[in-house]
Parts: sequence; structure tokens; C-alpha cells
Amino acid sequence: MLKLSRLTDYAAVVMAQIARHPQASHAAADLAEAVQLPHPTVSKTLKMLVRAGLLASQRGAQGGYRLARPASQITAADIISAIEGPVAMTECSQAQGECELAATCGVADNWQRVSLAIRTLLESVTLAHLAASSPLKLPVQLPIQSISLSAVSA
Amino acid sequence: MLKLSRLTDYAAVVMAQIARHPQASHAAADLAEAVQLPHPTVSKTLKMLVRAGLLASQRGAQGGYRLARPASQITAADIISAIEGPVAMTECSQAQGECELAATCGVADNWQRVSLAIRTLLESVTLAHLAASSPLKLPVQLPIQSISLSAVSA
DNA sequence: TTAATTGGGTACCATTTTAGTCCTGTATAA
DNA sequence: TTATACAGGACTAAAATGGTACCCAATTAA
Repeated sequence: MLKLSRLTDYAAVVMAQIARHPQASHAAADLAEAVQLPHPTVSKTLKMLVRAGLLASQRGAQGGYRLARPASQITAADIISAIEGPVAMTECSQAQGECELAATCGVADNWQRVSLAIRTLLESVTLAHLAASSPLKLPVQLPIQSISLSAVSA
Repeated sequence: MLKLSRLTDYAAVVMAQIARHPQASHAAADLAEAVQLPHPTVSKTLKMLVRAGLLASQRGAQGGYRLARPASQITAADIISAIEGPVAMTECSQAQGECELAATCGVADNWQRVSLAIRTLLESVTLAHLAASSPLKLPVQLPIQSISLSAVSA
């Protein structure tokens, strides 16, 4: 399925919720309530996001979480790697030279290029885009196909 | 990590191996030997690839597997979905209307667009590209960033 | 200064997914 | 007819994932 883990999904939803009210400080319990998810799980996600430097936390009464930087400077790739680690399609596209099958594999280089393309795409989508209620109007279909065509003809 | 499962990885390697010798019929054991992976596991992936219509199998002596269609007409997305099911980043980007959190989520639409962009990208990479020994010269970085910029400014 | 609030960290358990193995059946070619 | 090779399914082991509980630390307000 090449899908995000459920926690990553939660993280995105929670980040979007915070991004829609950037001034306020958000308690974990309030966020859990707002997005209708179990408190401890949301809490866990929030901690990971803090550790990744995407959220800032304030302890004590009236404390809570807020964005560490503007939503336009937080990317989908940031959120994904905060929860799942670096975006990479295969083992060898992250740690180079650790695959003993490299000799017989023969597709590693090309997978890495595909990985890079996906990473670049995810870095181009910001939290501001995700949180926007009106759908992103990325003209994805035509331009990306034109990329592939130019690659084929090259 | 947003990574492919190991079986998908194997599938790509095996498909590439077959694609490099399109005339021959490849026995499962030979393929396993060639790519240095356990026979039964390779066998399993081969069966999945047949079921997905990417490979044709021939039983009996001198039998084996060969591509069901030219390598240029088999995409990375085909291989991935043969093993993992449809490419989709979130639960709700495949089966619509089955997420009871849709009301509080607020990011579903945009994730679906990102999913679509990735799927389109993966459909633009063919087995012929993957199997090529010379790396794909996809001009990924510039064009994709230009897409994102146009989306931001739109 | 004390109590209430709120995040931080850790350890643990249940579930699901993934990977790998084995066995038996069936088709084909020599 | 026999050796070869794929087909299908059941089963098991291991790992990742998701969720819970518990207790500690920091901050604020009464």
C-alpha cells in the first residue's frame, strides 16, 4: 500500500488542527478531543513532534503545544520523518553500502532516484497547504507526466 | 520511513532480472539463485506477480516465468500494487467515505492529492527504466520544485 | 508554599503485519 | 510415464505497530 502509519496520519491531523489556531496554546487533552482520538496516543504523537522540532511545548498550567515555526515552513516530509524516520523507499536508499545484495540487485540506483523524487514532492507540500480547508490545487497530473515523458525521450 | 515492504523490493529486483533476458523462460530456482534470495520467498513473489498479470507462467519441464508484456509497459506502480495493493498514503485515500473521523480530520482531501501525485510519479517509471544499468536521468529536482512553486503562488 | 495543571518518560501488552516454510496438487515436456 | 516446475493454501515465527498505564518534572495561580 505504500501507506503512512496511523500515527503519522494522526500527526498530520493534529498539526493541521494546531495550524488553524496558531496563537493559542493547545493542551494534549483538548487536541485529542478536537480530533476524536485517544488521549495517550495523541500525547505520544505530540512528543515525537516536539522531539523533531516541529512543535514547542510549555509545561504547567496554561501550558500546551504550539508550532515551532510558521505552518508554511513545515512540510509534509517533516511530519512524516518526525514519526517514521527519513523518507526512503528501500533499505539501501537511506544507508548506502549496507546492502550485501547490491551486486545482484541492479535496481538500487534507480529506486534511489524515485525516492528522491517522492521526497522532493513531499517537501513541496507544507502544513499550510494541508491545513487549508480548500483543497490544494496542485496541477499534479500534467506536469509530472511531462517529466516522465522527457525522461523517456532523453 | 514510507518504505516498500521487503517483498516488494524483491519483486522489483526479480522483475528487473527477467526484463534483462526477456526471451528466456526463468525458473523460480534460477531467479532465486541469480538474485541471492531464498527460493520459497522468491516463489511467493512470483506467484503474486502472475496473479497481478505482470508475469506469465509456464508449468512443466522447461517452464518458468516471463514478462506478460514489454518492460516498457510495466510500471513501478504496477509492481508495488501487485504486492502491497493499491498505492495510497492514507486509509481514506483508497476507500472513500469509510473514515468516521472525516468530520474532524480536515486534511483528507489534500492527502489524496499528494497520494495521486505520488501514484502518477510511480506510474511514470517503467520496468525498463528500473532494469536499465545506467541510472535513470529523471530531472526530478527542478521540475518538481517548479510545480510546488506554481501551486504556492496559485 | 502548596495544590492543580500539564507535559515528559518509560515500560508494558495486545494486535496486526510481514516474512518465510512446508506440503500437496497439477500441468507439461521429453 | 517420469522428471520438472508452477499453483495454492495452511502454518509458524518474528517484528512492527498501536495503545495503555504509571509515575515524574515543571509551571502557574491561589
